[in-house]
Amino acid sequence: MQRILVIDDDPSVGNFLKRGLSYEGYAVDVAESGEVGLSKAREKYPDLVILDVMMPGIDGLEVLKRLRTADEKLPVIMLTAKDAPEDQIKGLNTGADDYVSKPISFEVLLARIRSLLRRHRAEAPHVLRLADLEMNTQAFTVRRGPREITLTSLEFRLLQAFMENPNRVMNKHLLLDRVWGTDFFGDANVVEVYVKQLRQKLEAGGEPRLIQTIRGAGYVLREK
Amino acid sequence: MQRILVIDDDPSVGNFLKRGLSYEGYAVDVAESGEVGLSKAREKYPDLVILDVMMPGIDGLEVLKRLRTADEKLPVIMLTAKDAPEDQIKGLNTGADDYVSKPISFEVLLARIRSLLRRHRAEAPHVLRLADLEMNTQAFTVRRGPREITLTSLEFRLLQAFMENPNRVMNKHLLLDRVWGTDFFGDANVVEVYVKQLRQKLEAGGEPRLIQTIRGAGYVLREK
DNA sequence: GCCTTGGCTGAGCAAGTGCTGAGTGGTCGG
DNA sequence: CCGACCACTCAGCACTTGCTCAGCCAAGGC
Repeated sequence: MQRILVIDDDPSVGNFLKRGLSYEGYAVDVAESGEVGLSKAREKYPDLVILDVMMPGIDGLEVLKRLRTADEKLPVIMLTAKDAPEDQIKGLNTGADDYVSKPISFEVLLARIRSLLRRHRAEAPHVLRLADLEMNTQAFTVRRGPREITLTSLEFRLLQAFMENPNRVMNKHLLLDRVWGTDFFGDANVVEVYVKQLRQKLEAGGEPRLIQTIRGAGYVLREK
Repeated sequence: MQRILVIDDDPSVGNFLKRGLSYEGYAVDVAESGEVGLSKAREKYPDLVILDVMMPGIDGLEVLKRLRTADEKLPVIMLTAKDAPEDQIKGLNTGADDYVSKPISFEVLLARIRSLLRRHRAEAPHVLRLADLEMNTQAFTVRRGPREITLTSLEFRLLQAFMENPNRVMNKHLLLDRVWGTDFFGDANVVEVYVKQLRQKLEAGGEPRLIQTIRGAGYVLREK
């Protein structure tokens, strides 16, 4: 599931977008200020950000600049006031990927979102590797050394989350969020169960463990 | 400036990529055979290699294998002929990070290059170091010289507090606050207990003490 | 050299955390 | 309609971890 972060100080815009985009199958987080937006971006790893230019506190352009220092390719759509061509130009120069002017046409916004996400996906490499483990996210194949491994789609997504963040501890709630989506309200025990299954499959040939448990912190994908 | 090495026996491909990538701000070297490619890789330390699969002499797969023995993390993009899925699969098994099939779409190639370079940079871990002690706060690993050390998450946080404030005396209450949090109401003796455990693990190989006691004041992390 | 005080240590306990096997309900293809 | 498979739940177990405590040791003042 793709994750979108909406940063807008106007709650009605936030709610409107959250409802509409959730309906379209995206996981949506809303932040009502630049500060909160930046911290949510750091926690949630959104695939795309929708950002209002005009906000009290840190304004949209500043937020954009800071988002970009963290991840220069993160797709960002700016929301601009109706008659503000200056803002638009400034925003684009600062590095926004696209802009949509208020009042928002949901259809237009949705089209821009799809196009940006498609472009961004095309840039992502198809092949993720760590040690002798290799996964091809296009062909949906996984192999450990010479051994082909078949995973269910959930196992695959879980492994992908790990492979996209090698050497980085991920706690269970982050994984729940990334793999199961925000609308999952069950126990974090599912993560344990699936990690167990993944390990079983990844180590079926007697290979060393790649998904390590860090008690009290989460799991890491790393050698040894 | 990032350096890219193109290895392709077809001069027109080489020139095309050299012009295009130079324009994008990369430093580009071109080699027209596997042999030359390998020696240029040794001289120039490229940040990324673009490698044709089909070449006379040493072929792309062999070049890839040798590149990887020198630097297993070096990002490599393979160029494959249009209808050669077998080559692709073989190439990926040998350890290419991604592949782009000919005829080359420059936009796609550029996108993949950026993405791989970003990933490569992102993998550079967040590391704290003092003397021969090294901790990676993302991967949750600690090493003293060549020796791997396993810490519990509390021990880890305590060491992190020290590593973030080297050469600074920290009293027990400050440590309690930083590591245990403000909602801890027990005895400051816990700090002593944990410092003891940390020392035990950090000095298990006979290394000199790094966490020093300052009677009446607290502890410092420093050499000697 | 003795006493006080602060720090060190080993043992022990209770709660928490993660692992696991079994089981349930739902979905999909044959 | 049945069987296979998948996502998920649950409860019990094993082990780790965080913490306490009591006694001991060492440093520094007198």
